[in-house]
Amino acid sequence: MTITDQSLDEAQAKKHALNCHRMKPALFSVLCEIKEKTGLSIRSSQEEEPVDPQLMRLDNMLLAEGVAGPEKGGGSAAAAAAAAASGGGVSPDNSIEHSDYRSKLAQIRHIYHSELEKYEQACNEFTTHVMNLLREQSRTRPVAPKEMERMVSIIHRKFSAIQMQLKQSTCEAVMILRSRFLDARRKRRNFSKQATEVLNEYFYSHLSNPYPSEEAKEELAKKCGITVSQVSNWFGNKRIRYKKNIGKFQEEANIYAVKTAVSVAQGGHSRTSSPTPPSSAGSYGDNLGGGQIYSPREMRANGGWQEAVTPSSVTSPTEGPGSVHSDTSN
DNA sequence: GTGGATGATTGAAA
DNA sequence: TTTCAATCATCCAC
Repeated sequence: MTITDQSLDEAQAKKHALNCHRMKPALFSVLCEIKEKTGLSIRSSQEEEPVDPQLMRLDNMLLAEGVAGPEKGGGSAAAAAAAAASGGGVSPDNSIEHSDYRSKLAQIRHIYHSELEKYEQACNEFTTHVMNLLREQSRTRPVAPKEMERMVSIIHRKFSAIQMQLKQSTCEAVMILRSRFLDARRKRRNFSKQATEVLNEYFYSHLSNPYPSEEAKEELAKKCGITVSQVSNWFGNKRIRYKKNIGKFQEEANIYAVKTAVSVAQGGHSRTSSPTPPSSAGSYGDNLGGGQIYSPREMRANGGWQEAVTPSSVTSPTEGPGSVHSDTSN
């Protein structure tokens, strides 16, 4: 069946005839009465609903993340918290990652607000449209104001369900971004060549007691542009790996021994010196004094440094350059 | 893609 | 708390 101009004209004519019918007012009032009675039952079942706790959670999270609500100077509480959580780590590209995080968050924020605006606009347009329709219909059938209100609230509910989905996906996006950002911060970065050199110089010049004091660690950290705990980690790793595979490190030890010896001979101070000399017999440059090439026999056979008070007197018949243990880590 | 190197983390021991 | 030892996760040269 097709709608033609003629059929539309006919329908309009019939509508007009009905509106002008002498029985129309009476019929209309009867319909109003019935409507009022049924409307009551509908209204009673459409009591005001409490605020959805899930929606509240989403709203709170979006606010906390800085997506909803006023912009906090280009940053978010989460970003600030994440930056604080880095524990003062002196990752040189931390700030880059941080600004990257903020720009991504700003993107999410922008998308969220533009979508939200679009939904609100669409909701208003649709509500106006429905209201106009109902007003139009009210000329031919009874449409109580309450019914109009109910229709508006239905529309709003539908749109807020859509908004909730938007909020949900925005929250997901923020969570993904956050986890990526945190992962990125945890990414391992090799220390700079210069930093490794400084640490190695200290390590090999204090081979009989490679345990830098707190002050020495701070000094090394400052020189290398890393944190004290990174220095501790480095020395921890170095000690254990050196001990496990002395042979492998001998060449490196010799290189640093020569380096240090040369700088000593030149009377220079290029070597990373400890601000506080080591407490044990292994004093500053202890094994390198006369440009002597390092001998790995300074370590105890048991692999411990703690007891190696007089390195040169301690020899190991079992451990030495030839004794190779592999780092089981790999 | 692979394997070694290396920084970080974790749990136990001192 | 610090260190050791094992392990994880990532980087990087090949």
